Amino acid sequence: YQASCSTCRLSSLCLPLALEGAEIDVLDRIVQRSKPLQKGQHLYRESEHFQSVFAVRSGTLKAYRTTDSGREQVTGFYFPGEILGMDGIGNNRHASSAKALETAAVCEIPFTALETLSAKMPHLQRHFFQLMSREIAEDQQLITLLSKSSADARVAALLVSISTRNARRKLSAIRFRLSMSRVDIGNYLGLTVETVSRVFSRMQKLGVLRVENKEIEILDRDALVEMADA
Amino acid sequence: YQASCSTCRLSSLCLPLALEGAEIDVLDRIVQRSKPLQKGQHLYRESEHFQSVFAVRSGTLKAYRTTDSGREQVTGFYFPGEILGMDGIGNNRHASSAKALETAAVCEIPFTALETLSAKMPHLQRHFFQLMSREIAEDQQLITLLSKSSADARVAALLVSISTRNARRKLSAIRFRLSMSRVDIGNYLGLTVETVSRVFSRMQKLGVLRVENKEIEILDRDALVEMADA
DNA sequence: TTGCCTTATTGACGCAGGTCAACGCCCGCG
DNA sequence: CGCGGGCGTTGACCTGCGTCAATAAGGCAA
Repeated sequence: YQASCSTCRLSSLCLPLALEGAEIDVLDRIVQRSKPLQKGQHLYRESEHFQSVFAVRSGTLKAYRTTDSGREQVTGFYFPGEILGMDGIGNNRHASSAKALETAAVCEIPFTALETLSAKMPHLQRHFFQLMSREIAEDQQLITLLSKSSADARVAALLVSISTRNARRKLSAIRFRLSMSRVDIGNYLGLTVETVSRVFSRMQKLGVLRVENKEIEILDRDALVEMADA
Repeated sequence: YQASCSTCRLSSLCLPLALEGAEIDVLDRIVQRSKPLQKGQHLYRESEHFQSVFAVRSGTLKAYRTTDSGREQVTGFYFPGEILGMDGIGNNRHASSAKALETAAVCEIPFTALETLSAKMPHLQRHFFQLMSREIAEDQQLITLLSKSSADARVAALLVSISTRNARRKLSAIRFRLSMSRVDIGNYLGLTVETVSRVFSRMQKLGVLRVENKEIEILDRDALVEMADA
């Protein structure tokens, strides 16, 4: 496993971002690095007792909730350096389930310890407030997308988002492998699998993308950004 | 205006919820009570410098963002006792605009002061984390709604939500006045005005609602809850 | 490798809700 | 108190995406 936050190459994206040397070591002491999750394995389940938030170390996870009528709704995808589980703080119960889309490693951050530390370390408190706020802002972005945009715009927006997040991690912004299935993509975007598939085909025909199964190559990022807005 | 948090009849819903006597007084000292907003007036605008979060004292506000293509998207309605503006913490800029739907009074809570206080008062820190977390969970609820539900389900869900929030404030859960226009409702729910209007008519015909302009009477709450899910 | 099962693609068709248009009704202003 | 302009309702028509169905293409097990 990863030995510590200070040697983690994701530290510039993750919780330690706002901290300096000595502070990182203190944070480090409360972080638990557990064994990797296998594809399909759950990190936590909706309505379970909430205890910790998690940072993704490697792999991808999806968060989803189940409606009263039993439908599943994917609420987000989480990549290395991103934090998930914050929706459980509100009433000490996870508001969603989290499942690994491929083999994934996470750091567990016990929340009460994080609270205690936050009270002592203003930078940490500030940073965690910011992380939560950004999650709100991103959800609002998704709400805007789901509310009116066309199927093309939704898919384009997701691809741009993944591309941007890859760039943050110094990975290619134009060539990547989708870790989620078409079903998950459709579910997340409020579309059927068939529509997602058709959009991919159409974009390929237009020369905006090259799609080969889960491998995506963005040929015209500007066009994609353009489509994402409309 | 309202003299203090400790005499405010909304204190059991609002920020002071988690605090006890002496602590409330400390909080009270940083809260600013400004003059009421007129209908249509902005509390803050998207991309303005973020400084404070706000608690609604009376009236209703809507939050909305403007897409790159200039479309407006309503992201939430805020009733007395509720907190808005938390989406601005993430990068010190408001991520949405807030506008009064009718004459409204708000309490301003300067965020840096709130942070300082939070570090000293664990209950306050905890409570604010919870408030933000709940906002995330609610946004996810809306995402789920927008992703797949029928027009009927969306409208039903909004009415149930308003009804529930009214009950929290000891107001009638079955009879109330909609402070927002049909346009705002449609925009929030990702529907056109026409569709919203048709849904109201249909529900009235079914005997679930009585609609008279902005006045709503819920005749069959169970049916409404049922519709909201499907 | 072979075979099976899950995932993805493509086509034909239908429908919920969007669009366009006409009209009625509040409500605020002079 | 009457008039005008937004707001809401209703109807007729249209369209983008969902649905259903058939086929292809991966990928994992043995």
